Amino acid sequence: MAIKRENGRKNDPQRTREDILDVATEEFSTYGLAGGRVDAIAEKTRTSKRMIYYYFGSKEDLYLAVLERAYRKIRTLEADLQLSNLPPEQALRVLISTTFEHDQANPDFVRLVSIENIHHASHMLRSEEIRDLNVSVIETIAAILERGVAQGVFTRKADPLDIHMLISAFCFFRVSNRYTFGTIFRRDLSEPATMERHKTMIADAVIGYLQGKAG
Amino acid sequence: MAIKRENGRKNDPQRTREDILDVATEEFSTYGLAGGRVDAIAEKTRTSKRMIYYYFGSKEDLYLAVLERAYRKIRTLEADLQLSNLPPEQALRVLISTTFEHDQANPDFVRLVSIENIHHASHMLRSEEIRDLNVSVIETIAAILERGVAQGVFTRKADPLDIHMLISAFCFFRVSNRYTFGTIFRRDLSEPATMERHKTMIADAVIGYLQGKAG
DNA sequence: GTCTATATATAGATAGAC
DNA sequence: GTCTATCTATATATAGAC
Repeated sequence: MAIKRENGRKNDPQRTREDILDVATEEFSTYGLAGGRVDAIAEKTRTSKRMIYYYFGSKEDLYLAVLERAYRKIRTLEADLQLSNLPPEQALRVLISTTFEHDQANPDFVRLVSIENIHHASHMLRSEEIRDLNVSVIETIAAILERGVAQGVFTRKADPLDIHMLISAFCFFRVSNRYTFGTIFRRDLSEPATMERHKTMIADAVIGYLQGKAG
Repeated sequence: MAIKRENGRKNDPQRTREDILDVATEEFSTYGLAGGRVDAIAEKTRTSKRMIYYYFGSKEDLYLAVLERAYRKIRTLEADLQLSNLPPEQALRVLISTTFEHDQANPDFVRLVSIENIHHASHMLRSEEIRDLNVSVIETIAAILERGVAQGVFTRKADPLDIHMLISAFCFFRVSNRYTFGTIFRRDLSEPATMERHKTMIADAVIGYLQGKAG
């Protein structure tokens, strides 16, 4: 008895899901998990609150879906880099540049990770998908460091994970803490000149460290 | 008509306030501002919920009081350092060491700052006390860098605020992001050996940067 | 799959006695 | 200054028709 609509704009579950995730990403990223409101998400969606529970079951599961999608995006980004053909120092500079620009361009992602840390990464822990992630970056860095040491351009044998941390910390902090930092020091960290200076600084610091005397 | 108690454990407003702030610090630091519960704070306090509102007016104002007290603590710490008599490189290493150990020892503070960033630093903005803070660190770093350049041990003329950021970012990130980092890479960042390695690394990286070729 | 209306719980804030 | 009891708003989650 049900009449099926034949036009192109018929029910599109996949699109509805994506729409909800888009809105939820902004809501949670802005107000946090506890501070985010399902009602607010529903209002900004082209669908209803009922559908949110229909698709995602609960607020927490919706949040997890948001987090998973955010992480999925970076994996694709990093996998696309072709660094093995470049000289070690240049390869590292490209990788640092990419991380820097990614965090700068994706404050939502940075905020979601901050929020997840407030919650002791308990949701991430439930997600196999996220846990398996990011490991490839370490392998990429490890390969670059090995080549660099072999060629003699890097004199220090460093732990790839430590180097990843040194890079991530700076790129992430600039975005995650820009509000308190900006308030205390009255400086806008997103100004082009400041950004360029910072990007060069972290690259120089990392390269400089690897070219220092071996510990 | 009221009978005044004469024993030592009579009403002690100052102590009650501090008690509330202690408990509230842990609650907000653990669950965030939106996630923290006034009821939960009241239960863990030796006083009642009514008193929390009597002293602090609202949940948000209590949170601000917590934040202000947390920031007040560091100021004292940094002011106590006597760095002007040390050689520039050593002075910087002491400062970095101090920052590193402070963040490591005060995860509550780190979490409160993260939370405040989630809220766009809006509470901090209302507090003159906090806004005037931390500026002394920049002066300290500026003096060290000037001496270093004058003596020729630092070849690069760097912005003191940039250097502060390079140091803070690493020390802060290690603590703020330890849960997501630990989950993804299965490493405990608080192990003594790891801590020592990281502390040396960030110092070497900063010093190395300052001794690099001038931009 | 989608809607409106509603149940149910909970949390921030307050009343008012002592 | 301190207590117990309570008001009121709001938020997550669900019912049930279509």
